[in-house]
Amino acid sequence: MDQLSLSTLGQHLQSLRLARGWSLSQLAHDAGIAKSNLCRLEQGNGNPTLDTIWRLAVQLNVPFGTLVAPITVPLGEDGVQVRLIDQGKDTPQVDAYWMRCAPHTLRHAEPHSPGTRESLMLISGSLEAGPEGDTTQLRPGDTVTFAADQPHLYCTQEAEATLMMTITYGIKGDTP
Amino acid sequence: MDQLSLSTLGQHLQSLRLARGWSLSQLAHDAGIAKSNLCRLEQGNGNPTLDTIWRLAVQLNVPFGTLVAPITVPLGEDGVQVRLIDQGKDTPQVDAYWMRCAPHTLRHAEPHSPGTRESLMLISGSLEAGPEGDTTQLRPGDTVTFAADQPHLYCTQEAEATLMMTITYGIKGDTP
DNA sequence: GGCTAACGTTCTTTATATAGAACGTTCTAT
DNA sequence: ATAGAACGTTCTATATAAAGAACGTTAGCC
Repeated sequence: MDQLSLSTLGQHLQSLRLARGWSLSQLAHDAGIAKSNLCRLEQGNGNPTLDTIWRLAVQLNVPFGTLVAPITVPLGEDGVQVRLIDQGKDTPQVDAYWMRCAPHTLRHAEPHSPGTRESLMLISGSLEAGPEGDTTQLRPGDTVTFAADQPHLYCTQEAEATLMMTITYGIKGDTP
Repeated sequence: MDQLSLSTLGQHLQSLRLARGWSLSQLAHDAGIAKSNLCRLEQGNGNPTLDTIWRLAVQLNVPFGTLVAPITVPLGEDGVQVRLIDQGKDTPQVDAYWMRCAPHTLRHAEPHSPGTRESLMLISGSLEAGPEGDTTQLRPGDTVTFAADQPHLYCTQEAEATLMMTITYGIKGDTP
């Protein structure tokens, strides 16, 4: 998900419009944009303004990203996708992540600084995770917390896994 | 979701950038756009091009619509903000939320369907939460899981609280 | 045939989003 | 104290997105 493809936007726009049996002129009028503008967009040229995309999305009644989003979900090379949700401002420092592991993934993670702990909440799929040699099998809704200052791993089987994770960093000089 | 609000985009951009500890110049450079452009956007003026939004979304590593959609929904004006992060597709159904409670908030929640459970992970601040009469005091990094098919509450004192939450809905006919 | 209406396209003009330079400010270091 | 670097902001010039008019095409209809 690096490069923006203009043509896919055009294809999406056109297919959504035709699926509703609307003419180009009609949609342009209802959305409040010039039909020359919409024409250009459907042809794959053009770099619409947020306002334009918004009007079209509202008129077509599709969630915003649908017009642009590529069909396939991009994953990292190792089959793991991580997204930072939030960061705490207190001590201890807490980072909150959303994470997805592709099927048949085995990811080894290096130890974090002493005293660091991780907590997982499985949203969907199935996941085995924890310190090496002491892993836990998780099903949707399950949670687990373990010490992350030692080698640990995340492992999926047939199903992909989606989860939320918090990392609580150990305080310097506060190592048990 | 009718009117496009430019200022919310600016606020989202800025909060996402600050959450990562990045400077405006840095983000603009990494995203490949002029910092004057980003400055104007964060100020709430401006109607960015799809290309610009795309570059920012990629750099901030957030799904496309996140920058624009008013994902932060005030639940009443009781000082509680809730944001849907993800939804599971398995059984049991799991919803993942990000949540923020203002200082001096006492929120009573109605029971969910039988067998429903909630798990909380505190990111920052301090929070007391759980079934009424059996609450737990949480500090950053702490987690707690409790039955949510009974009245429960979330309560802050001097500090505001930021947390992640999963709700695991009870399966019909699977009530203990 | 000729007339009308709607379609999608391609012009021209205008508004404005973007890039880059210049600015004042706040640090740090010498 | 002075130089330097980085920050966020505000200029100016240019590229271009958007609007509206004009176009060729097709289809129906008297």
